[in-house]
Amino acid sequence: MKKERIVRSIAELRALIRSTGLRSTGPRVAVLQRLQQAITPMSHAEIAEALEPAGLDRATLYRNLIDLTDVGLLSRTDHGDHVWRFELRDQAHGQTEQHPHFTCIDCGEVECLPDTSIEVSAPDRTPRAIRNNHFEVQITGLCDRCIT
Amino acid sequence: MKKERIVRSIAELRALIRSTGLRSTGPRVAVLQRLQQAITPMSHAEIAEALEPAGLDRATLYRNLIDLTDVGLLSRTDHGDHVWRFELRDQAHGQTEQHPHFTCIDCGEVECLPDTSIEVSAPDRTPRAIRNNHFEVQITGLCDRCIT
DNA sequence: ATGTATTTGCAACTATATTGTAAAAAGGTT
DNA sequence: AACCTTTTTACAATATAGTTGCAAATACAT
Repeated sequence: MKKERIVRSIAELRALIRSTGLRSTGPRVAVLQRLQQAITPMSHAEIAEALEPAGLDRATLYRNLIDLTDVGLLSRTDHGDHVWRFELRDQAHGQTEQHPHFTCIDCGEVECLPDTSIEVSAPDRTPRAIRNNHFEVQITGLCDRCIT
Repeated sequence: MKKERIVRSIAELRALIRSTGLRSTGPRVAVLQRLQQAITPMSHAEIAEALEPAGLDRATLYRNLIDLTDVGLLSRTDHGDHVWRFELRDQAHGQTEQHPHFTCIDCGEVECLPDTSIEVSAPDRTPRAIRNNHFEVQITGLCDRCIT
């Protein structure tokens, strides 16, 4: 279950963006570059702060996060705390790499869980998406640090 | 795993509210009354619309949903689509009745899953909350109707 | 019935997210 | 390289969701 971190060069990121039909622009490369260093999904605010030096527009960032999500480079999820978080979809595995996330309802910290940790049984009436393994799992609770 | 729907009279709801230390008011009874008819968690907007005839204030509704959640009568969750949803906690079982929810990423419909359908294994490094069974599970995907 | 603390209803406000648009940039074509 | 068309940016304006302040109204204990 070991996962290798793929770090792409700027040229590779540009090619990746173009391969989706989108144009390769500074803000888009910056977003992908930042997200490929992230160890957990990042919120719009976190990404904006990280790219502060680049001084890029909030609305542009929103639009890019959505565009990159639409073409499948990112995934956008809400982990139960009402914050959108974006994550680079790992192209290395040829497709979406699913793994459950654990989000602390107190401090908001997100933790990626090994995808072996959840077993979803699919009785008769569960949605087909579950039986077909097309779903995402979010778990919320108090993290070890907040549990006190 | 069959769950009986408990329908409380207005007097019972008033007593229930008072038992938490909160005062029994019109808006609060209305909220509980509406939620005990709900078959899935409801958003603030949905509840507001349902109680439209009562003409109650948006801010009051927000405050009441939070207050009722704080005292444990409701649970407030985000099912992955960035909408807060509120659900009556079933007092019949003496405590929180946990069950996973499935939310359609397309139409937003929420479905309650039997709590047998998810098995979360807890290897060494998973958060303690998971090992202690104090967590909520949200699953997102396309519902049968939106899967086309 | 009365008095005090809670709650309501209204308005103002904050934060988050989206949309309009002129100007700038991307990238294909010549 | 210069040109052209479409996409994208950056700024502002706008929407949407949720919160806060406060005077008046209400709940409920005495």
